[in-house]
Parts: sequence; structure tokens; C-alpha cells
Amino acid sequence: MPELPEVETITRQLRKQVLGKKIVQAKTFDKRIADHSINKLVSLKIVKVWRRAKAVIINLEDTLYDHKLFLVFRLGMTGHFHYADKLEKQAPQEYLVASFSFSDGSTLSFNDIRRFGSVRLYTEGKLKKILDSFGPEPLSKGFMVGVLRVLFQKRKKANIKVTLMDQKFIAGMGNIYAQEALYIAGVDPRRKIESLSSSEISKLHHSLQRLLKLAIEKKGSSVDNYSHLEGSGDFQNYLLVYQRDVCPKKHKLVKIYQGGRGTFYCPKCQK
DNA sequence: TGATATGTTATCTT
DNA sequence: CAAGATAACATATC
Repeated sequence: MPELPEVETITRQLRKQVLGKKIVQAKTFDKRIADHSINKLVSLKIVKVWRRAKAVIINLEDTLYDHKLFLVFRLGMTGHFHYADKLEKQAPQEYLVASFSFSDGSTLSFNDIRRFGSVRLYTEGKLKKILDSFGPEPLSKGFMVGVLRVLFQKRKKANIKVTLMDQKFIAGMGNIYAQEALYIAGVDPRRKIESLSSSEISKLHHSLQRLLKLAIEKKGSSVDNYSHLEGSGDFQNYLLVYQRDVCPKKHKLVKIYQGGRGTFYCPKCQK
């Protein structure tokens, strides 16, 4: 599923293709998950392509009227982009949610099979409000171990694994990387936050950053039908516990359910 | 055929 | 009242 490393990978590739381009036409095909106002986009220049949490954000500028708008793509489970250099390379029509044509003849489309994703158009104020509701970026310079300690102070009674996946707590972690980080840190996913020792918090902090950085290097994990613009990621080959039978030390893994989500862990390595 | 997969959010419980 | 837990959404795949 697209989590931080996957969305970061997609964002970087998208940036290479569309940064600086001018939108000449935009169309939406699914009212429920794509803002109808997107259809009115014309003659707006893409000035920035970036990621926050699991969202891809495209900054648009109307230079003539000094008008700023923001396209926010959330991939959900199965949202994906399709980029075509030339018009004759048709974008897939199935599950089409939105499509954009640029002044150089290239096109970008967004498709979503399960429709957990969305494409929204926001003003600056509205965008800020949404972004402020997310927790800190785990790979930002400011995300020191002290930041994690302070966050944990506020969630003493909560379950550690479920909390790692909470976007309001830390941005970008999902079911795959929360499990992996806990395994690397040697922490049992059933633990309550208040039970974590100082050194366990340090280990978890370090594990999170190492894991996410490596996963980005490998262009994300391709499980189910995730793929980025240039093919598949490699990190699925490096996953230690997610949907596996044994851990790297050949111990048998256990699967439990937490908040309706599967969690794999090793009773021997994770305490 | 029904169980399984999950990001996000609405709603329920403690 | 708030923190925490859970249900609901959608649908391809096994």
C-alpha cells in the first residue's frame, strides 16, 4: 500500500515529469472522490510538486492574477498515476478519476480501483488547515528523538502499533512500515506507549528513520498492485515481518489483528 | 463463495 | 469531554 516511501517515490517521479508545465485542460470523472471544481482549471502553472504525509501536493499559480491553488492527491489503497508524453499514448480509461492535459501535449491521469483515494482542489488557507492536522514528518530535520518522547507523553494509554499508524501522531506511516519498525526496534506491537523505556523509544526513533530512508532508496514496496511511474519498487524484498512466515532469525512469526489491521510480529525478537 | 487486503474518517465506548 | 477503539467504505484477488 502506498505509505510514505511509496508516495515519496511517486512524488519525485511526478516532479520530473510535470514541474513547470501549464495545465490547459482538466477533467474529473468521479464526483465522489474528485472535486468538480478541478474541471475549471485552465492556464495554471505547476510551480511545486511535493509530499506531506501520504499526500501528493501540486502547487498551482496563475501568474497573471497572482492566484494560488493546490491540488491534493491522496492515493488511498489503490490510487495511481499514469503519465504519457504524447496524446496517442492513451491513459487507461478504467477506474479513471481525473486527467490533466498540459500545453506541451503530455497528459497525466489519476486512476483508483478501490476508490479510497481522492483528488481535491484547495485554497492556501484550507490546505494549511489540513496539513496542520498531520503529525511531524519522520524524516524531517526537526524530528529528533526528543520530539518522539514528547508525542508519546500525550498518548500514554494508547497502543504503540496503532498509534504509529495514526497520521495525527506521525505523518506517513502505514500498516507495513509500522510493523517493520517495531520489529527492528525489538518492540512487541501489543505494548502500551507508557510501558516503553527510554532506550526503547530511542531504538524506535532510529528504526523508523533508517527503515523509511532505505525504503525510499528502494523506491518503495510493491505489494498488491502498487507501482510508481517507472515500474515497481524493490523494498518488498527487504520486508522482515510483513506477510512473512519467519523473521530473519528464522523464528516463526505470529499474526494478530489490531484495529481491524493485520500485525505480524516475532514473539522471540520483540518484547 | 466468503475471507482478506488497507487509508481514512465517522461513530461508538470507556 | 476526551482519549481510545472500532466500524464502514470499495472491490480485486485467492
